[in-house]
Amino acid sequence: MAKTDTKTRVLNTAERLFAQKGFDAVSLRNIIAAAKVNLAAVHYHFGSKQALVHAVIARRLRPINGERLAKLAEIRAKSGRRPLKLERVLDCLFRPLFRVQADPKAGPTFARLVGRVMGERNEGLHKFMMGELAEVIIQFGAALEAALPGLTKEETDWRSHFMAGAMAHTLCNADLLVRFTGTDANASDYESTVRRLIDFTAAGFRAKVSPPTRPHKKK
Amino acid sequence: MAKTDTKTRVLNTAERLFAQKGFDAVSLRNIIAAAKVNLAAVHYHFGSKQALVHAVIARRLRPINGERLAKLAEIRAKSGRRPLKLERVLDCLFRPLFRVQADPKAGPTFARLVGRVMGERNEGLHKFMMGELAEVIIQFGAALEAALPGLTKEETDWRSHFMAGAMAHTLCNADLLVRFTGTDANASDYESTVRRLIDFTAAGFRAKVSPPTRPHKKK
DNA sequence: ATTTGATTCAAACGACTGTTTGAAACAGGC
DNA sequence: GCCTGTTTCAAACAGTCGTTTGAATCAAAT
Repeated sequence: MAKTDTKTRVLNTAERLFAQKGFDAVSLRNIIAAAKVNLAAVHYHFGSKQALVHAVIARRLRPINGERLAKLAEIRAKSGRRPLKLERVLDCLFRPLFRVQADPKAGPTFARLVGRVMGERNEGLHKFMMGELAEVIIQFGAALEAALPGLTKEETDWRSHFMAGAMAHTLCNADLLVRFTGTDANASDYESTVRRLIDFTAAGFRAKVSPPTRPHKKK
Repeated sequence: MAKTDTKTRVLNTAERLFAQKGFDAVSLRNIIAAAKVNLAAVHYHFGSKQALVHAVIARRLRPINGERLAKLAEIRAKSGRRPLKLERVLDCLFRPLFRVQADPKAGPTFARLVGRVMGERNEGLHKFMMGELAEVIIQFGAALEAALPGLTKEETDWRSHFMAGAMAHTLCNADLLVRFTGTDANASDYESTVRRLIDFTAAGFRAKVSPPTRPHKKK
């Protein structure tokens, strides 16, 4: 088989370096040197650095989001008239993403990249991500509300946000988790990560809402 | 009173710009232009850009961490032989940080900056942050374990990590929360944020641990 | 072999970057 | 006023940056 084509080499290398060091810290020259291609190839194939960033993200995220939505549609079809089970909804959201982490080719680099993107405030990228995630937000938002009928939309949205943070942080720091938590490598497969994250976030979603004026120790 | 001294002006401006755009995307010339100081002043007062970054973070984070540890020591003293209450521990951790958000001077910029730092993978910065957070991690780690006697250290550590993610994401995106969650501005004070975050994370910490091999729908 | 479009190339443009340097200005003590 | 240390200044260094350009090379069809 022929060696990887130029475009793919740029994408793979950019993905790795962006994940390692961040979008702004990695220049096109860093990428082309590592990918052994010509600088102008980036502009030929992608048009700009910004467009390269979007392409790097989209090529992985689209299939993941597609799978998320398909899984959600599936559990919806199977549940019929019964309410959706929260853990199932969360599983549909987390699993496709964390499974990428287990892929030896993409592995830790893409997961970390997604985690990083979620904290990014670059306007162009933010707008792009909102576009990519629009349908997921709508569908999973509705599914979470359906799975949590006793919770107001406002509380559901806040807790969705906390959940997103927990998920992003986990993606971003997958390699640190082993060291930090003292977890041994065998136990650290993505299945157990998904399970743990579901345990934590499902409980969080179901938490009793505290009254607004919370008494606290006054110093 | 005399106008703000050069050093402080640099710190304030850097804080604001770093929070807005990130560390790598903001150059020293961006900072000095906005602060109306001379480029060499940065090197005179701080030595390097990296050192400026550290200084920006440390000047706010140190007092916050100091307050966290003091609050923790206080609730420890008050609880005597009784076990620490989880919500109290979490309050000690979150409140000092989220209260900065309510400060009209520092306000959203520092909170966002801390949120951003927590996802940062720059080696120098990461090492610096580990140093700044070492005592907090040790003390709160122990406190959480004491507050959750039925949970293994491994699970506590995983859940601590999820909690950190939820906290960071909330800090990083405070301004988006209003828009995203549909929360009206009045309800969006830091007290309610802290309360909500405690509700969610406390429940997550207390969640029942699922058995390792979780049956799931196989496609 | 020629034509055509696709792809890659090296050089260049116009900017920007963090760091350094020696001089000038400032501020306080004597 | 002089001395000393502190602080600010403008210029410069040696790079680096994303984008552009016209030419060369490649590849496929005729």
